[in-house]
Amino acid sequence: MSEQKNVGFQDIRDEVLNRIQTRVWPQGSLLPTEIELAAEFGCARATVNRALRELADQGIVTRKRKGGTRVVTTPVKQAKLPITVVRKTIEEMNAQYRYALVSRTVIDCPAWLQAKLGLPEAANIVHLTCMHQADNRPFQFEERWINVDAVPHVTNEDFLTTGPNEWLLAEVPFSNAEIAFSAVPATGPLQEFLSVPTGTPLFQLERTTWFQNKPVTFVRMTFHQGYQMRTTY
Amino acid sequence: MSEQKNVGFQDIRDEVLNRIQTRVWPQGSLLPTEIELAAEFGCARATVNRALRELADQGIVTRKRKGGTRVVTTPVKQAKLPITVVRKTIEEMNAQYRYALVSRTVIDCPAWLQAKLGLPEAANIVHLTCMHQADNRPFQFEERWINVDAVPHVTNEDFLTTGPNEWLLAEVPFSNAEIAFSAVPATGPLQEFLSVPTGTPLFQLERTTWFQNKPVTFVRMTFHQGYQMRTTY
DNA sequence: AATCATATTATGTCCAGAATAATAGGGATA
DNA sequence: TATCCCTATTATTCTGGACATAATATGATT
Repeated sequence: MSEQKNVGFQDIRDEVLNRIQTRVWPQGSLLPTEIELAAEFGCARATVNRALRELADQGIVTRKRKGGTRVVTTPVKQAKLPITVVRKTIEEMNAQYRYALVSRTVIDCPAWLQAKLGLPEAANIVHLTCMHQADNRPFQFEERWINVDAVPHVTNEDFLTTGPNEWLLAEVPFSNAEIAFSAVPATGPLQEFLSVPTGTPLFQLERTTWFQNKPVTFVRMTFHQGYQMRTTY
Repeated sequence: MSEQKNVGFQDIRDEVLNRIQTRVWPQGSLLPTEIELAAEFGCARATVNRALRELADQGIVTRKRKGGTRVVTTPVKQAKLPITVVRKTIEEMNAQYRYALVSRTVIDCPAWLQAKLGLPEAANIVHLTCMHQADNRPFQFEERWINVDAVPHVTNEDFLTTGPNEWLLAEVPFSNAEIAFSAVPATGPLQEFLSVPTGTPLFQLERTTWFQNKPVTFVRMTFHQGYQMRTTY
């Protein structure tokens, strides 16, 4: 009987990956051509192509026309960390989320921010500070600057019940961003709002966001003492 | 004359993305079917499929059989941060890289590490501490534990000239990992090797690595004062 | 020896057709 | 009303073919 099981592109992808991991095809070596692999697996070349393209997307192999498909020598792993709103982070911990607006002012864009956003001239900025609490304990202190020019009706929003985080995500859903992580000492409002002694090491995330090459917002999020940001690859 | 330019899948992807960004197809709405889109763009359905699949991979839309293709309501951005060896990080800054082994011992696996790696029983561990310098200034202090069972000939390696980072990458190139970022105070060897006062906030990266479900290594990398890890999305 | 044109080759992209799998929605049934 | 089942719809995947494109190798010319 022995039914010939049809191979899918996933089977091919997995088998090729396996051969790479077990050094059948060692690092830096050239794989057989798509035609040869298609013959071996008994499928169309397009199927092999699909499989190899996925491996190329993952950075396992590199492909060049005429050059063939090659196992990369030093794979560059990419840790993917999902950027989500604080509320969800807290809710996923099964903790009670609470948001509070601390201050809201409209200001002229300070010089340092103008440089950071790449703004050619002075602009109106909505400046916000807010607190996010988990089970009534400080979780994250957020300081945010929003470019009024990019999101005009931000001036109508009071941010009393919804954080700027979520508001902007709904308003400007598809944007680009630059992110920087660092460790900073607790000073001024940080130590106050996060209830820690002066100088306590705190995890901080700064993010500048653009939409269609127009600067939208800069945010500085500082987390409670001992916070760990986790991910896998 | 007006030559009809052939549309590629990239054109379709870009056009669809554009319509989503400009709210022609607002968040949560249902896109036309592949057949309809193929008719509109004058191409085969496979081409539309390729385009939509890419958008789905990017998390812009979700696709379900029968359910159709839908614009996601709250796009979950994924910041991709390339994990590379310290040497390359430093060399990309056009700084001189210098590596030094601080200590190397073979120990029985301590209980906390056994738990972290999920090891069922006691095991041999190679414990290393090393320093990475950029232009003769402290850059990163690395403390590493390697599971001898997973990489037996680690016992033959003295790590005098090559860091365990690079050695392992060549040895176990395709692995999975869990990563945690945090801010810690400088204490003990940290303040000493990184030349900072006690309690200075330092950026720290912890990583546990598996290969084929076998724990390989745990590493704690602590960076110099003021270090920022950067990425985009 | 150096340069240029040409042929070769492997991947990239596309097409039209078909079979498959999941599921939403409607209708029949309890 | 609630539950189950059928069916139409839609995305998913594969096929086998075709042409396009980029990089390399080869050969001819200078």
